[in-house]
Amino acid sequence: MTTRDTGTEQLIKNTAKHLFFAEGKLHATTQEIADAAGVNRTLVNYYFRSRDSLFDQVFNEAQEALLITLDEVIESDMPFKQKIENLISVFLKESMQYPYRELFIITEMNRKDVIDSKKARAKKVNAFLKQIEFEMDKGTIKKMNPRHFTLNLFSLMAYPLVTAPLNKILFGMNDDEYSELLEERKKLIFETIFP
Amino acid sequence: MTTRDTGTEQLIKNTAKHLFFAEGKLHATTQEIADAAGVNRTLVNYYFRSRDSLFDQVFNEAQEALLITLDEVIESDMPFKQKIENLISVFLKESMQYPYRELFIITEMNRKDVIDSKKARAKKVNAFLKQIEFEMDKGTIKKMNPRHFTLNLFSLMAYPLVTAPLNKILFGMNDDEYSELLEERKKLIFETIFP
DNA sequence: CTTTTGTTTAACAATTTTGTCAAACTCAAG
DNA sequence: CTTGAGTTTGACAAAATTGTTAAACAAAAG
Repeated sequence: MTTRDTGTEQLIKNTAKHLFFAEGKLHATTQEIADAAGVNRTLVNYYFRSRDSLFDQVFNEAQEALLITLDEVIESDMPFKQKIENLISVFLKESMQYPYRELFIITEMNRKDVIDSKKARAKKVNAFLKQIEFEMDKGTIKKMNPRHFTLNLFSLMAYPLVTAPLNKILFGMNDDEYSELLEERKKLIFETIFP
Repeated sequence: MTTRDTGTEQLIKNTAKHLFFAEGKLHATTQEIADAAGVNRTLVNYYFRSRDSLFDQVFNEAQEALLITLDEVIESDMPFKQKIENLISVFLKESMQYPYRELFIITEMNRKDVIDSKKARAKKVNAFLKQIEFEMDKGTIKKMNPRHFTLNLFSLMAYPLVTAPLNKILFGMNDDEYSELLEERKKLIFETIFP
């Protein structure tokens, strides 16, 4: 079966990701995905066999993409401050494109009680935590549980993106105004983390 | 039609809220809700007419509950620092019970493009923002766009709760360990906000 | 040009989920 | 104890969603 590669398989998958991660349509049906992709719904079954299978694939790729991004940034051997600056830059850029990706991962995990338990992951994270502790000892950043530092960092980056629709209403801002606000945060987060 | 109040209506609604807000089962079916409540599924239709109607009601009550909580805290005339302390305490407590409530609101908004546009809301929020600016002028907190201050505050509180399942894996922590970590954040957030 | 093979489509079937209804039930009112 | 209104249940119907198949189609291979 030498595939002819019409790009349809990728198109469907990318459209699904766009609906899930960018638009936050977390329960899109196969019909909605097919419509958004401009293809016949049966092609979803032709290329992915079943809806669940497509979801699983998207879920796994989302998880992997997220982890790879984090790994690349975390494991690089830049100086600490620069590393964090890079992390903010990379993560914020990806999150602005796919604000709901983490959310999708979370809700899928809740839906089917997935447990990853990759030991390799914990090891990498621990190395990062160690590095943070080292910087705290040096006095670069305030002393605390390094997990808190990490949580703070990601909270400040991700939450305003996830809650954008609600915040726009509460703050009475339109899309452009809110985008500008988000743009400002890049510098602000860095300054909040490094007082 | 003098209702006999067997508590079933409330039971169904509360169970739905528990599934949505506490367990993050954002696409629970009426059957799943009925099972969790231990009642016949038809009662969902008897009391709420339709699934959509139940969702709408839960959505509206969730939104209202969230806004009322925020209003009560924000509009009280405590001294600023104490008000923030109270906000952290109240919001964190509610969020620990219903970590996915905001998420549910967001995804429902995305699902059906709801626009609230309550002018009254913007007014209250603006008053709060003014108060923050006033404190910045006094030097209590670092000068910045008060919206950033607000976003920071809520980010630090809410995000670690929403992403708990993922964080437990990444940090290699069990439920109890993570709960303890969250408990520590109450003080930590206050200190991060007021350097 | 014809064949072959992979792709796309539409019609259909199966499944899942939701909604309806009449009968059974429960409990307060008479 | 009977009545009656609200409540609960199970059987059934309707709708929505997903999955399957055969035929039409398109493009590369012969």
